Amino acid sequence: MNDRKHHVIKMAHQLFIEKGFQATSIQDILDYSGISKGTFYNYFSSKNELLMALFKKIYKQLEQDRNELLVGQDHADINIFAQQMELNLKTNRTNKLITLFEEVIFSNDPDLNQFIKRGHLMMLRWLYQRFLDIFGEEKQPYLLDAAIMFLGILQHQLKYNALAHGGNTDYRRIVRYSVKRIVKIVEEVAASGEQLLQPAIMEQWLPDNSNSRQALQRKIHHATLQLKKDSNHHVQQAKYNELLDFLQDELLHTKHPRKFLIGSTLSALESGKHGLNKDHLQQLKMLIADYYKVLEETQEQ
Amino acid sequence: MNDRKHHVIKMAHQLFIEKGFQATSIQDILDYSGISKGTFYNYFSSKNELLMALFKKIYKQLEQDRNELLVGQDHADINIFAQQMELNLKTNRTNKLITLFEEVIFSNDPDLNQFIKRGHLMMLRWLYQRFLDIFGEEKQPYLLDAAIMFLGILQHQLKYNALAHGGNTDYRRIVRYSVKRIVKIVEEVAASGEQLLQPAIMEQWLPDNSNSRQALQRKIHHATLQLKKDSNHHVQQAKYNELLDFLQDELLHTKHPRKFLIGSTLSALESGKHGLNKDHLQQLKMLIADYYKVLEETQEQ
DNA sequence: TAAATATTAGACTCACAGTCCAATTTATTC
DNA sequence: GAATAAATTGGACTGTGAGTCTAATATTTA
Repeated sequence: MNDRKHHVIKMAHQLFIEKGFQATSIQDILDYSGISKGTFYNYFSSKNELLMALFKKIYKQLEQDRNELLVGQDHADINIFAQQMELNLKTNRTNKLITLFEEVIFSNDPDLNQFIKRGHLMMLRWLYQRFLDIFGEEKQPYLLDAAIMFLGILQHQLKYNALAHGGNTDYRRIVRYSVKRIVKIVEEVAASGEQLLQPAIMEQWLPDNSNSRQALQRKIHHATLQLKKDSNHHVQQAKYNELLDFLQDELLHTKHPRKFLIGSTLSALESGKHGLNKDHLQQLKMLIADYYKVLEETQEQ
Repeated sequence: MNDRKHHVIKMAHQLFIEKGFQATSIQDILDYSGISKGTFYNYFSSKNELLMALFKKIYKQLEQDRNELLVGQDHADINIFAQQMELNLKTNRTNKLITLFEEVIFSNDPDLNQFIKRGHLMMLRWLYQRFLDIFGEEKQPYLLDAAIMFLGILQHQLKYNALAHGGNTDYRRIVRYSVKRIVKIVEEVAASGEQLLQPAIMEQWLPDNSNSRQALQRKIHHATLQLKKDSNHHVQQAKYNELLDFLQDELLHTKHPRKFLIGSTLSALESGKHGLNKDHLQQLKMLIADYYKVLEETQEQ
């Protein structure tokens, strides 16, 4: 995507924040970003498409920031999760995302509707997977329901708290409150055994695309965890852990992971007699190769 | 409101259900309902205003049906509440209300926005008051939060269950599920003492208008309850209860309560030596007078 | 430098909301 | 039942904004 196009998106975003999406005409965008109508329609086939490009851009950033919070942290730590949610809300606020979303929550444009639905589902899946990290596999059957309820509680509380407190809503407080509730709900619902939706349905909603960037990141994370376990009580455990941490950090939280560093780290892990489990290490290497492939494909666009 | 106007609303509603609100042009409505543009703008100042009239009509009906479910029932019975919620959802479905709402959840028309916001708040207040009936005064500080969370859980579960099951979503099941959750949540949140919003804030949101029809209905209900308590162990308790039940039914659940019946019932209650508490009876009579005033005002429109 | 490509400005079409008004129909009053 | 008042009609007219198209101009690439 070229610079000019980016610039248009940026300017349009400013206008959307100022006067709302619907109230901003294409002419406004042309004037404000200094391009001609012809160029605009060369970039985007409609205002809706511009909006989608904007959403994509913001969410890409959000996903990255959100993952950074997980670096070297315990994925099961619910406080990290709470921080991620807060980040989410902050992004929403600074970008006026909620309002923008609401303005187009139902439009006549099937593409846009599809896009938004997909966005919601991706959020839901992310929540579900984080809940798996946090509550563990044994709660799995209840975690899609829980993700749905969590979203409902959080969003409704946000809405009415914003109504009560205006711009200075205490996000932190609302997130903590909602998290506490959902913890109890998961407990309770697991005890009662009631379920509304089976998590498996998500694969129908979002065809898994098991080689997606996200999926690979998860797999790499788990492979690393496995290797760390393998090295337990090993004489060089500390060294291995350090190497593995570095590997993960460089891979998952850098825009352009440096291949040579990854390569040398991997050889370091392979060296040493009585080293790590060969199969597991091999698996990790293959995942990393796949990950590179995906990265390159994404970069091309 | 004249018949013709009603007819237009009805035809427009059909069009909205078929092709959606936004996709229906005013010209469509004119053609379909066989009136001229001039007349349309004589009735409504815009398509939005027509929509508001439609919402009002539907909700008036809903409120009535909803109240009928309470006739002679224990207000604290949570099953009645569940039935009311189911009714709510059924109305939503047959009228495609949810979709209609979503289409205009954020518009450029401040009037419409205001109207919708008010609708949401009225729903919330109703829920809160029902929760007061059900969970009792001692849980009061947590019941606004609970109403918000209940709405969030229910609406989100509905949304994703509809996605999973299409048109044949089992409303009953989802309502029961959500009700069970909220019961536990209220328990838990009361135990922990955590509160986000104080119920008092609702008076800022919806200036109370303490003589509104709804408010009076509640007061009458409570006054009747009080009188029933007074007559406890009284020799004629059964007769008094019957009279009071009749009074309430005729007053609150009939379109045009028959004054002479109310009058004679009241005298019957007043007669009998060692009768009911005079003050409480007097209070009820005044409430009934107020109620009549409001009814007449409403009728005029 | 020539050819390919991107960009421009603005005229044009189309659809729809909303205004206005003179002519006609329908309802009300005496 | 005639006179008056009120409601309704139909269509012309204005305005706005989306989206198309094109000939002219500028920029990039080979």
